[in-house]
Amino acid sequence: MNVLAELRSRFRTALESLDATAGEYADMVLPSQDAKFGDYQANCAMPLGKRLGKPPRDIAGQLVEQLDLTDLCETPEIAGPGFINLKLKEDWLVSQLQQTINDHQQLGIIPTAEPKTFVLDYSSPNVAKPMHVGHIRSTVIGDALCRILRQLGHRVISDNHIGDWGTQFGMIIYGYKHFADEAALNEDAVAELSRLYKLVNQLVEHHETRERKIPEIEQQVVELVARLEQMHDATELEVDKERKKAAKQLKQAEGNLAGLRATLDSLRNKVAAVDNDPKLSELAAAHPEIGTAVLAETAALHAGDQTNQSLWDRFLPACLQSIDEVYNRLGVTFDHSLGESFYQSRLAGVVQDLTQRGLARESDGAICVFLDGHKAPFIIQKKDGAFLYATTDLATVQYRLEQWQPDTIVYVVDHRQSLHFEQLFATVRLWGHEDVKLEHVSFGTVLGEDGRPYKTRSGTAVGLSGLLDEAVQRAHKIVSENDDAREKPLLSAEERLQVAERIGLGAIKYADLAHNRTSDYVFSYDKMLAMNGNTAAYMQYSYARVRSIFDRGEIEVEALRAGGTTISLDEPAERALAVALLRFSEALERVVADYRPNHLTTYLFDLASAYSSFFENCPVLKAESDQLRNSRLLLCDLTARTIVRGLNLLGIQVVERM
RNA sequence: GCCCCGAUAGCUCAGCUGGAUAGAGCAACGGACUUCUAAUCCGUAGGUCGCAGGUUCGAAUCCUGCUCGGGGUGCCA
Repeated sequence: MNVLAELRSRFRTALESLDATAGEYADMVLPSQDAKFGDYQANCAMPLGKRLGKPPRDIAGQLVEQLDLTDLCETPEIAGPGFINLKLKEDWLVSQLQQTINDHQQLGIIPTAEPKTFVLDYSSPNVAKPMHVGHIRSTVIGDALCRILRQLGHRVISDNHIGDWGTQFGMIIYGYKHFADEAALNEDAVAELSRLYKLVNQLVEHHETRERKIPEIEQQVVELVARLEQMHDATELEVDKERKKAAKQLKQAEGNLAGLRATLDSLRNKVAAVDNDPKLSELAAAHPEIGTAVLAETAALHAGDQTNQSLWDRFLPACLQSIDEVYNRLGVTFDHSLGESFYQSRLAGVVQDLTQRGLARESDGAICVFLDGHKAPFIIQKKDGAFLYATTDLATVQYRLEQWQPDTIVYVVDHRQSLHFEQLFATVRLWGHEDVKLEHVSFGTVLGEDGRPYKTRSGTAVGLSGLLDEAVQRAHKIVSENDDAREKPLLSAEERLQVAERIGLGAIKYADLAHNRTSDYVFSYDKMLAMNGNTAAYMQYSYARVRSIFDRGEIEVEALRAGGTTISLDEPAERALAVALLRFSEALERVVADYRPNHLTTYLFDLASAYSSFFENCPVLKAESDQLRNSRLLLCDLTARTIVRGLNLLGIQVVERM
């Protein structure tokens, strides 16, 4: 049962009987901020009173008279300026829980009244380079959204838009042609390809930095220094305001200058690192045009060059397999993995169609879509004829519309690409696709404990598998130490390994999901593996503690569920737990409303807290009577099942003992 | 320059379309283990919600300006 939805629906009826257009205020029924105000509160009397020109408390009174809540709630109370406080009836709570006990499929979750079709685009790694920390958020958030939408009864098509056709592959091809070690390639193709990619990328960067970036910044420094000279003169200004402004600009310019010089230093160090390495500097000298050569290899691939195509055919399976290994470990699956290459044949048609419709035109040799409110155009074909990810994304939208007729396409991609998606969406609209909803579900950067993007000491991105290994290893240490500290250890060596895997992976996923996706978050093993606070480990521990009661008491769960015991909620901790259990649906709806899985983690944490309180205050196996014992066991059972279901919807597994 | 996002307790973060005295966890302090997993629980302390105005019955939340930080910004993805 979605309690909130039910209450809103009852309020809607009452509101409309007061004023035909007042139904919208039903959304102002909310969970109470403070338990002392009851379980839910309605704040609609204030704005409605204002609109009708009547005292809000009178409106509240009329509303309460109109409301039909007798089955659900105690008599509503009017407080303050016109808040209506609602407290759920105990017998209603009991009846709802009672229904949930044998509802294995839905566990009380109400399927949506209006199922929609979603295409979910997430993860989207590049085949050439190993997955790194940056991919984790898209993968984990996307997977959770996929599971939750499905649980609510929506049709979801998950599609991994793999980057298998871009410049990175040109790098691999170039690397293969010039630097390949055939023996290594046969031994471990992915490792060798990754080495080639890194090498070529480094050389390209090297030339790019030396020949373009550094001179550019040097030029900027010169200009800025010149401007600073003039600004010093400006401090003689008479007028206070202007002098203040000039001082501020001076300060900013000085800051900019320092920043530029720091950038310059780091770039020069990078160049020097290659120059000082005899092997690398030799390679760099031998491949002065590597940047354009790589683009040429990419262009040749796109143009159907036989050699490059066959290299692509040869290398791709191994790349995909290594990606799949990560997904298998994470338990993430996709309905489709239609990479960029899949859309190759449609790209020319997309450009042609947009051009013919007069939506795109040539500018400086490139084909561009110019959009209102955007200074920069959306470039769909480069002057050298190559297509871009803008083109592929347009073709992808077209294909998805044809193939699946979705109501919504969701892109789980980091926030740095928001401009791209703004332009993409605007272009899709111009193209005539008005009906489909397009959502960029963006998320922030994963930071290190120093507050800067999470990188290795050498400055490269942290590899994803290493990250998972580290978390699992730390989890194993914690699990072992804890178990060893017991009088009689619970876990076999094998069990410890399995538990560590689930706790470690769960920690990473949960930490990611528990943060509001739009903000950056600081990656910390210690925090994510903590037993206190809003972590996977705490949730898993809560679950294991519930299960231990069933073990200890040798309880047959099926018999218990079929036993027909009436749940009683006399203790405040029991009642609080019951209310928490019934809010599961509500939490899932909130997740879906704005694609924020952290609403579910918050819910689960609140549920686990309510359970802890209950566990502390209400003896279960030693309850005063069999009736009470069974009632509490049922509450335990429902808690355990809700935690499992909730964690599973986040892609996290539980353990029976830890 | 322009555009987007952010700033909440010492630290890491919540805060649902404006609601009652702004909440967690960590760290600090004080309690609770002959007890169903103490990897826990309970309590205390800690905040001019970046700054200044405005909108209104009511603002962390909406509007304007400012400060600071991050990101993006014509042929990478």
